[in-house]
Amino acid sequence: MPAKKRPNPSVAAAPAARATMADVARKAGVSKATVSRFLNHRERLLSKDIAGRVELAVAALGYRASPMAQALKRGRSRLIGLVVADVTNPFSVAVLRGAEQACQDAGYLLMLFNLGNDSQRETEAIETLTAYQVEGLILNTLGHDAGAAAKAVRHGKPVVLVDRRHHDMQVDFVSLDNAGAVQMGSRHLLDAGYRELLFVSEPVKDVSSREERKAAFSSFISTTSASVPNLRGRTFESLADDHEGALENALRSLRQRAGRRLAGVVSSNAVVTLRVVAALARLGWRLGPDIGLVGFDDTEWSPYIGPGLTTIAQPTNELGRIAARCLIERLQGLDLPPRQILLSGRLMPRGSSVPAPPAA
Amino acid sequence: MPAKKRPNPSVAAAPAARATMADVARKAGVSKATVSRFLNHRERLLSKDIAGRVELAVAALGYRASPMAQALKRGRSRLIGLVVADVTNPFSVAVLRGAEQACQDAGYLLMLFNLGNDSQRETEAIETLTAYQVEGLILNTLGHDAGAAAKAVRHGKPVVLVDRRHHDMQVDFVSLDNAGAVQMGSRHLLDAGYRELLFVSEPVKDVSSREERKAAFSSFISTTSASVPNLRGRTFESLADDHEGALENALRSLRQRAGRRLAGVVSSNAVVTLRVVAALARLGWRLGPDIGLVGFDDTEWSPYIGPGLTTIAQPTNELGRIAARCLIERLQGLDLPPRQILLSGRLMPRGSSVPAPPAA
DNA sequence: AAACCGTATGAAACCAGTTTCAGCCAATGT
DNA sequence: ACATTGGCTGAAACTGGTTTCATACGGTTT
Repeated sequence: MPAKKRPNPSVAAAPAARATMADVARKAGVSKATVSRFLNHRERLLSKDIAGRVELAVAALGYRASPMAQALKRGRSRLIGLVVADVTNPFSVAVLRGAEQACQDAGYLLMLFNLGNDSQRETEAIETLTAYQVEGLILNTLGHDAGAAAKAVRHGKPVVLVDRRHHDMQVDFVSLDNAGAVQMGSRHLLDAGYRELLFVSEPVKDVSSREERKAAFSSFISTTSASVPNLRGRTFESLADDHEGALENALRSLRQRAGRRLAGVVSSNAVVTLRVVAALARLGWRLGPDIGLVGFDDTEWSPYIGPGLTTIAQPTNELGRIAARCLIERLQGLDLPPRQILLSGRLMPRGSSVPAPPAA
Repeated sequence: MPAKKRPNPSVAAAPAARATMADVARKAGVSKATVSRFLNHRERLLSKDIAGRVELAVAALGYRASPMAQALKRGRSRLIGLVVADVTNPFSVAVLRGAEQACQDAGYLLMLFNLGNDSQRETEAIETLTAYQVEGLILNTLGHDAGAAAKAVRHGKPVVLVDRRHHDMQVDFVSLDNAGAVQMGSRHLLDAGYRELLFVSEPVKDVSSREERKAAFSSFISTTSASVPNLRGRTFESLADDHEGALENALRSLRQRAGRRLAGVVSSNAVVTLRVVAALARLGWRLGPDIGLVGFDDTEWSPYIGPGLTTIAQPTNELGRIAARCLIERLQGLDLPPRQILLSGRLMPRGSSVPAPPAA
């Protein structure tokens, strides 16, 4: 006797497989087509009688359609790929949250790929994700190689870039208004009395947001020093493994240059801010009086470092949400030229940009 | 003339669809079966000649197999589901990183589902993930309802629990040695001279790790107060939206109870630690001299809050890695009774547990 | 009563792979 | 010389859905 397809359930210590559409059809005494119609077009095409039978069978078996099979046939997977440069960066996490929210609301599921700051894996990430038939991609990547992304676009997959743009890719782009934010932060230091400024960033090369921020800083200095003659500014790139104490040296020479003027630092993201804070701790300098600091990214811990860190808060959740929305609009057929959506940052003034301790 | 299946590529402004296995087969002049064999068993079954032709065709078309179709037929998707209570919690992110690493190495892809601390969605998460044919689940969830997870287990899907256990589920469990860690932290405060202790946690109900930590704290107090008569301890549950300043009140009465003894706080995770720090800032109390603090989770910012936060570092990456490894072992057929893997925490002593500022 | 029409349903093809099974052919054994 | 063996290969079935196409049926219309 040939083995039955489904072993006797009473004997089945083996895992009971999920119910399939054929099971439902059999149980309801109808065809698969009918079950499919019931599920997709609701009962508009079916007679009350049959619809009822199918509904019952579905409920009895706890049937849920396999998204895999659906994706295969329909070509649509209800999946959106999110490539993140580094989950360790609070910015990325916040974007993730926002995007997740929006996707959820629209019935999509996010598939996350984290690069761990390894730009080599960008191509791999995009290809893997597209292989899984994601319908679109949200990218917050290092941008070393636009090739894979460009291919995805050519294959008709919508792509949205967050925070980091590829100049040669014409797709939606969502980001902080970096120029404005840098300007705001620098201006704030200036107004607080700091005159010798240093912009500290991770290596700028190939990362558009870093480039933009650095450029905006330089531009701010050259523009403003016309009216504020003793204003000076330089930039510094900080590496993750700073064995040499390069950052500390940079800070030392910053104060040296400052002389009797006040020295201040603009740091380009939370990771760098923490490095600066660590260096200052090693130097034994006080935030605010000894050196001013304004950092990108307002984290939950910012208020409690030293006298409180003055930060430029990015609307991170919004960025993620908007990115996802843009993507979903495209998926729903919106045909517009690529958009650039820039959101403003918000200055959170705290003690690290106050030169004189308030008189007791 | 009937429309061809693939429109003339020179005319195709439409997105060129990804190459399919049939395309490769046609191009190589072989059957799909042969292509499949080439890809899966490498060329062990094929003649040099044919293998070469297929290889060429694959390369020429840039062919990559569709994981969806593979999953459908094989029942294996190379996908592992990770359900995380809250991506905002640095602990979760660290676990995510560790798990990701291990999965990557083993050729699996992580599918992330974030609950955003909403336990209602736990069932939804698990069902969605299993619908996508994930081969196994790593759960770090609120544990309100073990039903969905139990169902997954019955369906033969391996499950690994991280940090939070379901007592009625017999599966692998990976976690910090909570009892030991609490003991270590409390003992440290005691040794530093603190005598009136307060354990601050998020609501304990239904979250095993919180329950364990709280219980361990109470147990430490009652055990140790035998030999240290003036040792006292209480516990407090802190809510996310503490309009009433309940936490501040708890801290005030803590110091009141302490009288001339030193008061210290053990906080049960990074989120709570930050709340305590915030409350202390509002109260204007200094960490260390005015009140001791030992917190779970060693974050990058811990050293820079006030005099530095003394923390209990969890081997978070390890936890994630090990969880993933356990799961993968099960997927590869390992048949062992459920394991419990407890990793030790490490105390990172810093200023927040030093009562007297070091004499200058 | 025959022709007509629209709706409800099922059979079968299809998505992109894997796997079984059978066939072919060359090499070997007797 | 002929049966046997074994390695390669392709046709076809199968995974779990969706969709097209054909058909049966009930009710009008002429």
